[in-house]
Amino acid sequence: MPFVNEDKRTAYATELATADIGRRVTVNGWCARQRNLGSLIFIDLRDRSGIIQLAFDESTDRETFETAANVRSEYVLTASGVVRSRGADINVNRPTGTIEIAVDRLKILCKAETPPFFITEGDTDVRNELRMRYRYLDLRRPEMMKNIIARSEITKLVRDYYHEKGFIEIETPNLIKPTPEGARDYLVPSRIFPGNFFALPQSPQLYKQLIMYAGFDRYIQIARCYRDEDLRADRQPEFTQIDMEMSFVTEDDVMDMNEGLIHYLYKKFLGVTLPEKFPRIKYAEAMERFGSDKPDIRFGFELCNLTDLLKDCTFRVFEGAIAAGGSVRAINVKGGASFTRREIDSLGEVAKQYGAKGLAWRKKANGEVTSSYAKFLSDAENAAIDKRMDFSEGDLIVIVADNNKIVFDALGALRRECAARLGLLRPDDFKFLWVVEFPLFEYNEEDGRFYARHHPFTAPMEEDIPLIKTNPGTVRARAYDIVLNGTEIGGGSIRISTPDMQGLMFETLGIGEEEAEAKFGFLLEALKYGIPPHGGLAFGLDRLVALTLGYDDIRDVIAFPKAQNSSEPMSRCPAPADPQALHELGIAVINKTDDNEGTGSK
RNA sequence: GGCCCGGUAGUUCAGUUGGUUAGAAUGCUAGCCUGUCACGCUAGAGGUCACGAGUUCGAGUCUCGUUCGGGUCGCCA
Repeated sequence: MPFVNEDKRTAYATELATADIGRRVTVNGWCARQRNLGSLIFIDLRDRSGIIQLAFDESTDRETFETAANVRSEYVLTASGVVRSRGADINVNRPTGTIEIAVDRLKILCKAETPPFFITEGDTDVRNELRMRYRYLDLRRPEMMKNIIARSEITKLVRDYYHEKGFIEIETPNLIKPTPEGARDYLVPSRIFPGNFFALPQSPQLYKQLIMYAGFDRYIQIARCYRDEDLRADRQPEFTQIDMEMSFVTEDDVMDMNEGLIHYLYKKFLGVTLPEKFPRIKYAEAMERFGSDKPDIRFGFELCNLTDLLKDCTFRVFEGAIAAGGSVRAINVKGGASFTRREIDSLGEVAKQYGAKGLAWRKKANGEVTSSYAKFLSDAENAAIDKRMDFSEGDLIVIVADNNKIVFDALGALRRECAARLGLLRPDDFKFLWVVEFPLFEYNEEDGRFYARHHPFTAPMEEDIPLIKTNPGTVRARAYDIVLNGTEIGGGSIRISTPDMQGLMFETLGIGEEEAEAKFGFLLEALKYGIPPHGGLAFGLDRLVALTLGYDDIRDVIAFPKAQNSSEPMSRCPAPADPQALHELGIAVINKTDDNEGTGSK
């Protein structure tokens, strides 16, 4: 049926209220449910705002009633009528539960097949595969619609904030030079230069620095970024950054500015007033206390070093770790004594995922102490551990002994796992913090060289500059991450702003002059022409929105996300390219077999 | 690339030690029903047990492979 002027909506469903009783309105939307009582029909009409009940009475309007009788789930409707009270028959579960529209004009604008899953008002239990395959139906669910609309609102607030602060929004290119280090690039072949490729940006990093070189002083962009790496619940190959950069600043200025953004967002969007200052802790302290550079500080269970107490220990597991230069550390899981033997064993499995060979434990439940390790230690050693760990009723001590990386990784993960099992991870408890003074370099055992931990344009801390030549592993960076409830939601740094320092950086990373010239020549050249001190930060918008709304899967706030193998199950891509197109690009596909035709043909 | 979990009506699931015709709820279709709101009642239709091979007298169930989805380690400067 054609859509004509008098079919047009005069109100969204949930805009209607008791104040509108007696008013004639037109609504547009989908049939969420139809209830046929014989000579009365009720239809729940859903639009992006929510649901309003349409009422039809056979005795007063037979023709309209018969149209309503033919309506099925997900039919697209336009309905006109007068808003009236439901009297005593109200639905307390709905904002519009006291009113309904007595419809005298109903048009089926479009019929629909029965959808593969029901468009639920609340949580869905439909498996992911189907939701992704029919994402446009999944997005009809009020929950998803709410999330996507919330994302839009948050994005607008972000823009408002930075614009108020004098930031200039600048778009940077999406077809850029492939980057030599870091994550895998998505490549785009060039037709004009066969055999040559653009890369899709992993971030606008170099361009925003050049924007500072140019003198724009304050830049912001909501930037789409791409990384060809395996995805996770909090990681998509295609994601969005709130990217910002400032000139004539120190790291405190950048952190203050962005802390201000978070305050502004939480106030305006959630009505939540966050603590005035987020804690700022050093990387080394974060590792020491939480075993993680992105600690979740909603709960305790801090790490405790027991190495000094066990110097003369003869328990082979502890002894071996200490002798090899590692450490023995523990957490005290308050309330963890309630875990069963089986549950503690499964904690051991968690530890193993992070390279630990297992874990040692000791618990006190109902006055009874049980332990996996006590018999291997002296009474004095056991007593010393109990004292340092403040071991008391209801506690579970978990110990991991190994090299420091494994100990930190395993205990950091166990800390969070135990908190999750004890129900301590409340999604509406927002604990932000900054982690600062990251190491500038990271040594890679495999190829025996240093890599930039953040990126090779990060400035070292002034007092550590002399160490770059003597002991690079100890140099700290002017870098900072912002962490929310155990997830890194943003990070940035003060950048290098002289050619000499940039040269030293490349040298330390084992990038020769020739190589540096080939890869970053334009940047090195630009650095000669008057560069302001500058730095910035990028937030993961998807993560920020997800966590703010109480989700830990960013797919819940992305309209059309990728599946775990980076494919897109709805449109079925990636897909094989047209042979003619490949020919024009000068590309030959090798090892192509019948069962390797992308996701499209399966 | 490694490890783990899963795939049974449209959907969500159950399915015993390997045993005859694979069930439930919901959805769908039809009939009845004047105040429902997860309407109710009655009846009906609906299955390549993901795919392939193997073991077996016999496989939804056991084995192997493949595939799809999810988690995770590696990876993500």
